[in-house]
Amino acid sequence: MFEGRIAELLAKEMKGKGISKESILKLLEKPSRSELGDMAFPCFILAKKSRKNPAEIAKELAEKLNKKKPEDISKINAVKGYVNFFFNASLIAKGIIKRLLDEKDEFGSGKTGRNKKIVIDFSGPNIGKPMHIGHIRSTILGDSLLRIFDFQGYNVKGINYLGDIGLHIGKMIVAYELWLDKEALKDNPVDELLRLYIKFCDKEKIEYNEDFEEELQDNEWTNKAKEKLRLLELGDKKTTEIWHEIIRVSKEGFNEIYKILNVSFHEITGQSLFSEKGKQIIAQALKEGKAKLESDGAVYAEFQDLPKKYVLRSNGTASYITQDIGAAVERYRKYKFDRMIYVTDFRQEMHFRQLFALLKEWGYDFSDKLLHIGFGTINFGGEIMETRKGKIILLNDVLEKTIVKAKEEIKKRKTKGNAADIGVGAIKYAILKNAPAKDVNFSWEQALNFEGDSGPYLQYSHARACSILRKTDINKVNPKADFSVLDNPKEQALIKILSEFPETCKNASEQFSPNIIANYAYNLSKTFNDFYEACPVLKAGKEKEARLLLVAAVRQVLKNALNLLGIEAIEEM
RNA sequence: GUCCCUGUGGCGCAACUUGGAUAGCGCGGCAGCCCCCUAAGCUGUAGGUUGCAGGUUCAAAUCCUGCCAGGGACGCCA
Repeated sequence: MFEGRIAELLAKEMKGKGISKESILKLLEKPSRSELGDMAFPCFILAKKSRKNPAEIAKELAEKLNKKKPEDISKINAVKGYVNFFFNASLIAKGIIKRLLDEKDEFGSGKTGRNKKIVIDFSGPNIGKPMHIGHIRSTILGDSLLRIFDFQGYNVKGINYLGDIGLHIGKMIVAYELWLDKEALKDNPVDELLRLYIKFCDKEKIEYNEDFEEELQDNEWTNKAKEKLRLLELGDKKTTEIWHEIIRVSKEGFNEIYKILNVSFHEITGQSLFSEKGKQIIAQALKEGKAKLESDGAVYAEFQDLPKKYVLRSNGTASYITQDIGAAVERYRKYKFDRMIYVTDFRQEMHFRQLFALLKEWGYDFSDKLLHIGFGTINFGGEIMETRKGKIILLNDVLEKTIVKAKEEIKKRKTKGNAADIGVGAIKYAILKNAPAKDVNFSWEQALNFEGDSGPYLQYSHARACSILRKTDINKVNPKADFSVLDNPKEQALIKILSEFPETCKNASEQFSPNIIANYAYNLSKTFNDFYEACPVLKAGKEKEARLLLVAAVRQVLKNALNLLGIEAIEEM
């Protein structure tokens, strides 16, 4: 809002010098340090045009502008070729506080998504296998994106697309029939399924892999699994029953984790549901000559600049992409979305590029609305050995360990607070603060450190704001308090960062980057901690009312930001 | 080989979309602060030729080209 007015001021002043308001707007920037001002106009480009020293130009401009500055700009000065503008912080504070009191939980929200629908496909664990640390990124990232788009006014639909079919299911069924311990399944279903799975892998003499299956040729055990899978596709009654049982037990395990993580979906479906639809679409494409037939009966698609992709096996069974084709078409029919985002590991990028290209070539124009957000790997360094199952880090173990640590911290500090909220907050923040494309280096030391740049630090800041507000009756404070008494740099910094929240939310949605919100929340917390360290609130004199309102504003904005990250805003800890 | 991603103090990150002033922050190290709204906090200090080399520009961590390093994809696996 200020940019436009400042650009206008400058444009008026420099009339006839061949520089438009629009180009000024583009040049305006935020100074690198807040002491320099709130907005800056670099004069270097003018220096070139008029062949004058930029410092001189800036000085002249500042002098002239100072004479006609409006009341919401408190100071204009020139430094090293920049014209720096200082906003009237008390007016900004007044505006922000008013908006905050009006909008509350809605403060920071936007309207860019009005009348638009967005579908987000995330989490997607494999039936029969436990969720491991790698799944958490899709789950947490997808959930946060959902919240961020919701905040921008989009109609959002979260879909959990379960891996309920494939070779791993065949393996699971074989193991289930041979070695199931019914008691163990009752007591600890997730562990029992994992035990069965690992036992099967031992027989096959391959290593357990949480994401995909090695298809061994002529391996006795692999063949047994393939046979089960075939029986399942034929609709064999007993096999189907076991399959359903495995799905039921697995889902229960997932639901426990989703409950702890506070993540929910609008739709939960299995891949198996879309095999038939996918096959129909492929048959149609074949008929139209858009898909090609291999001599052995396999079907594939070819592209200009991508490797060819098999979409149907020679034995006629569906593969991963067959189901993805079916699912995409079905979802578009069902939701008529403006955008659909797949949140998966970046290693699937080629798969999605092929999927999107293929749909487009086959005449499904909605493929332009599809987007793959690929995120980096979570690395464990040398810490893999610490878990009880060897090479896998189970999500359950991570959550458990972090929550235990949170309990210890609470005990040590003799404070209150929900250990689960703190532990989960720590994990979520540790993952979300990284830009999606980056790998995350997981270390227990860092995950369990609740100090500094961490989830609990944000929660603590929120709790401190709540604590101050608890000791007074904020409703009795006049919202039109005199903000001009807030002249401390720490106060001004706080006002400024509060005012940046709406823009930050919009940015995060445009860039599909929850880490932008995470960074903002951290900076806000840091600024707030600096502030209350330097400025007493309850014991303040004439500043008390204005400071209390600032604290209330921090509480609200931090709460809203944490909500976008899916992190609980704790009131006392 | 082709394509994709990443490279910023010992470690973990930010700033790159939209080029701008002295490259911010956390952990760890060292030195401090609980008479005082919660010490999960705060202050000070040491630590950097932003992987390398060119180019564009008044100005490059940011844009372009090439190279180097790490990771990944290129299955009738998912």
